[in-house]
Amino acid sequence: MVKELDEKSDSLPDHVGWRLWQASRAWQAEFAAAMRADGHAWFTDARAGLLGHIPRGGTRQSALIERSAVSKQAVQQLLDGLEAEGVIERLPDPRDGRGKLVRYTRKGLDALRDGDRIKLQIERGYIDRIGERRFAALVDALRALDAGQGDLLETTARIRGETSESK
Amino acid sequence: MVKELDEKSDSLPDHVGWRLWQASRAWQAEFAAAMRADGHAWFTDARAGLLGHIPRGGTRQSALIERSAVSKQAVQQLLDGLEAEGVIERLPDPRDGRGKLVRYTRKGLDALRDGDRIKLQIERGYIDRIGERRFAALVDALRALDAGQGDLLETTARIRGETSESK
DNA sequence: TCCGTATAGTCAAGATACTTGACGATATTC
DNA sequence: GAATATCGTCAAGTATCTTGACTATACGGA
Repeated sequence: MVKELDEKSDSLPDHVGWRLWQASRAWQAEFAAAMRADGHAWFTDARAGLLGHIPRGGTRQSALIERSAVSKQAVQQLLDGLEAEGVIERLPDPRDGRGKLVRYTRKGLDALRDGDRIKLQIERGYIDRIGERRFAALVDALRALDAGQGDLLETTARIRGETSESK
Repeated sequence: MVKELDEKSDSLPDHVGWRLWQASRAWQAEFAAAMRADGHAWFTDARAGLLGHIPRGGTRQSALIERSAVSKQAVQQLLDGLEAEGVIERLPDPRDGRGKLVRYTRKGLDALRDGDRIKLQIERGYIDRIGERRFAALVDALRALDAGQGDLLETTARIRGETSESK
């Protein structure tokens, strides 16, 4: 139980990226645990990442592909899983024979509702921990950061190599 | 190119967790791209997550396992990869015949140095985007959040189910 | 109207990053 | 010394992503 070397003092990271990563992981772990405790056993981080891009009113699968920062095949596989779990369903798009509409099932909407509640609970916990002022500053800074950036999509699209140079 | 439905207006997420996640992903994507551009082709997010827990002076593999929020087998596999890449090396622990010491090779230390530089560049970019004041508030809030929490490890350890109830 | 091309989605195969389970070797404790 | 715990490894399986190849539908002219 005795720490023989005080490695804590030896340059473990403390920069924005690391902090953001830790904070993000902590939030996700807390949220996912609460969701599963609420009976949504199908909930995973990867699925959450995708669901975040599906508005309550539904969307086209192709729109989803544009927004999320992964390949269309990845989106498809995640949707396959969510569909199998009964969280979302896919319908043919009446306006485009090629397209599919993705929308929530009752089960999915229930999960969203629970998610909203949990989200607020976590926020309350954060405010308790760091104070309302700091919390507001945090959100403000994150929003500014997001707005100031061409956002993740461009970056990843660029990295991935412009599927179609629609110049 | 015409947006037929204005889905933007339909409840896409805007809460701390989502913002943190997006910000974290953006940071990592930027960092990883810069690292690879600098010749560290072996660099991946998962490896970065582990390296962040290895102090420059090295550490015991078991200490690494305690700190990182994944299973010991995952840590091992990541170390296997890093060792194969020549980034770290493992030596027997002279003080405990069971243990192994993990430390950086020259190549690893070079990568850390480059990483530090890139990290500062990214920070500079952030400050340009949102201003020094907001940036300071961001870091301050993240630090407070981290300090206020029993941190990620307890949570994940609890979730995973207490390998050994060392009561 | 028909043809070329772009777009939406699917199928298949493989890589990476994890997981749990089982195990051998060394320490520790009594 | 013997029971027990810890450290690391080996093996096998799962989730999440990737690239490549393909089908079906839509669209924009000649």
